Amino acid sequence: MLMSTEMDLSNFLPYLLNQAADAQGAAFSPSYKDRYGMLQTEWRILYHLGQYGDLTAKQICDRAHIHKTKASRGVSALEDKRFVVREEVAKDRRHALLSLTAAGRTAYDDLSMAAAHFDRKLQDRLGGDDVQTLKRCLRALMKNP
Amino acid sequence: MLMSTEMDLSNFLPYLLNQAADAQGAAFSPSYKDRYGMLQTEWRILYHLGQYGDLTAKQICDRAHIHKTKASRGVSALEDKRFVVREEVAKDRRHALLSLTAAGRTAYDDLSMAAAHFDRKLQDRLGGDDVQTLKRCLRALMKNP
DNA sequence: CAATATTAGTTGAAAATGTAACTAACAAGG
DNA sequence: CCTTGTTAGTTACATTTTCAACTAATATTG
Repeated sequence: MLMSTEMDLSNFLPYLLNQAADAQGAAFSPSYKDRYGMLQTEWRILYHLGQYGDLTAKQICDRAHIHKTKASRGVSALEDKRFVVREEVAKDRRHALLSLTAAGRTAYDDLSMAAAHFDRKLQDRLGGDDVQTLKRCLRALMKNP
Repeated sequence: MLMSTEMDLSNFLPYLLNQAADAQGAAFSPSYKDRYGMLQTEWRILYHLGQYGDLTAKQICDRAHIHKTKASRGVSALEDKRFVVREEVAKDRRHALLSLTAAGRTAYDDLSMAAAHFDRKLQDRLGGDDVQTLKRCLRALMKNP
């Protein structure tokens, strides 16, 4: 039945990537969802601010590959939660520099710790060598040809 | 700035998986989207029917890890496109066996070929050994602990 | 410096997804 | 049989995402 030109879907990389990403994403999401009511985009924005310091929405979009509308709504949600404040840049008033509040910093510390812990468990499960290779491949696949 | 308990997001596996899956998914999606107006779920259902023969919606859900509401809507969409027909099973009228029409088969042949081609290019890009390891890891990560 | 183009970010409507409640068919225990 | 439970699948509704159009600020160009 299987012709040579066909392929097993369970071997199709986009499919495997998607399934693995879904499974692991679902496994981690309770950390930010249950405890802080955040969506993935919000967690990602929080993370970028916590790790790289104050950024504009545009910078976050570029770094995290988040679309500007998603980012805009994510930032608003984080403001509503009092995790982020925005400050206009005098030099160019189109931008607004985003920074974490004390509460935002606390949430960031907590979640980045949880993330590190989650990642460590995964490393243990897969083994160090494989994880090295895996991450190298994933990084290559992130940037499309 | 970076404390030992923190971690670089660009090293966080769920993040890497997500980005890689998004990038590769976006790279392949035009194949089914532009030419057949299908969504990812529809393509996945079509694929399962083409590859494994007639199945019920439930069987597809289980194999492809698609939620039943998503599958229900995907099947309806494929029926509207005249790619799939459903036939009641006399023995148990809760199930309906789904099968491809001739047009559905044609689309399947076309797309599975495109998928094979896409995958081959990725393999070339990453190298055979890495792809072996990558797929093994992804399969392990699909099934959550 | 006026006209036009870009850029950052927002907003509204449409599409898609997720959740929960529902129907219809079958199964099992009494 | 007849309640109760389970299963396959659908539908309604809320949430989220996407797309396109928009505003406001700056940059560019003639």
